[in-house]
Amino acid sequence: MPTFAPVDEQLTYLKKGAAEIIREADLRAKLEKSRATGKPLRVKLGMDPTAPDLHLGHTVVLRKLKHFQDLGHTVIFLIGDFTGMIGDPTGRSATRPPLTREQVEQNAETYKAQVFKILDPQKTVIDFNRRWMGAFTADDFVRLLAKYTVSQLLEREDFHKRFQEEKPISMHELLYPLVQGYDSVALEADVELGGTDQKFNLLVGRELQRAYGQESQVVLTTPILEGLDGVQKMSKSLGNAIGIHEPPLEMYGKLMSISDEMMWRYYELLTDVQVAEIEKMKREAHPMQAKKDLSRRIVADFHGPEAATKAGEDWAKQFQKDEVPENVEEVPVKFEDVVPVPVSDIEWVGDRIVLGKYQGIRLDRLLVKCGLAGSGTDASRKIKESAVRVSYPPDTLLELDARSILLPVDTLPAKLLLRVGKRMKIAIVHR
RNA sequence: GCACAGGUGGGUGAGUGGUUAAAGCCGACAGACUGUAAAUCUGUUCCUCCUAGCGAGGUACGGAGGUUCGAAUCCUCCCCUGUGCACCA
Repeated sequence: MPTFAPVDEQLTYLKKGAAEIIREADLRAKLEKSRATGKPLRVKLGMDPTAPDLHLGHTVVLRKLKHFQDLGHTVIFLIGDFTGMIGDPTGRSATRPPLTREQVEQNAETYKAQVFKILDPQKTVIDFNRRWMGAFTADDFVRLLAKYTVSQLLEREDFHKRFQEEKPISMHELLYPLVQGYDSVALEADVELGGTDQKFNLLVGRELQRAYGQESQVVLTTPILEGLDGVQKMSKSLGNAIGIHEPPLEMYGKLMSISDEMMWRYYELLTDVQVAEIEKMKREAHPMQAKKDLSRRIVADFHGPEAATKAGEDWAKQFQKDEVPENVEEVPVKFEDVVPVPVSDIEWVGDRIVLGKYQGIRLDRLLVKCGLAGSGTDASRKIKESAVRVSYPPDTLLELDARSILLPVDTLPAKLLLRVGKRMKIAIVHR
């Protein structure tokens, strides 16, 4: 029979970084019961399989799940392959295309790989809600729907707001909370985790469990992490996210770009640094140093300590000293994609190019090929703004005429370091 | 089904026949300044082409047609959203 830590100890651990616990007394009771009987709690976290690319925002709640796991409870990671068809109402409510079975399976695999960066694979139960929802009959559905009322659903702020503003609400969106709630019934969850934005859905689980004659689950919400802009929630579609798969330097750089204010929130939600210690740093540490420390810690979580240290060094080079870090992404570019004249018009003497009056290659096209500009027009605009610098690595800075489009390159392959602001890429122009 | 109100660039939101790629704001990008940032100031913000110019073309205001020398702006049809009615039958 497994032994659990004293209830108070568990509670303290679990409360750290939680936004809200509904209700704390219930959680205490459940913990006490589990300790007395030696039965671990069943803790559920559901995730939509539509966006399998996890970012740091997702890790906040995963870390909390991990805490339960650390305490010896049963952790169920539920992949909402059925609910994924619905798409959680977001207010923007772009209807999501239904996923195919292959996509779901593929996403599930991606999920596992990412989630296990935080959770212990040995101790984690993975489940899919299609397991029971797929077997649902129309009768079952009617029975489920009968257990909830329209006005109950409209209590949800998002629905309520849209209803008030006379914006569309599709029927299937109303189903989402019910299905998610039913998952808790099917899994007999003791606790369900989620972001604060999930509060309503999580509470529906409580109601439905009661309606199906079960004890209501405890709901524990975690704060929603703001993204790089410090205002809106971190989300890939808003472009303010840090993905957990991003390369170390990129991750580090993005973390460094958050505001000082946000930094403390990240400390709180993304590291295991104790609250007291954070307070101390706020008072004593130089914000710059504190932020570097934060970035290093987080990068280390996903890439290991060495990579993190390296990223720190590279970052300092690139952003503080305006130097070039060691591993800049290199992009091979075909010469013929960036010449100003038809390839057939070019004369070659070995690897040297004889271009006649067309000396060089097109910088605007090069920028597009390297992903430093969105379009040709965009690229030439950037050049005109003199936001672009070009050099032959490692150190020769090529002085560009403010509006020069042509780069004098006469030997291939040519390695060119391109910079637009702080972003840089190395283009390797080859035949 | 009928009636009414709406559908504008990444987001808001002006514009109601003609100096217009479409005000303002936000966002985004770049420059200056800094401790990376934030704040502030400045510039940019549809695409293509080149001779790179305050150049030339092409697309764009839900969709398709039409009226007009000229339409985001007027007309017709269609699509989408919301609201009201559809009670006694």
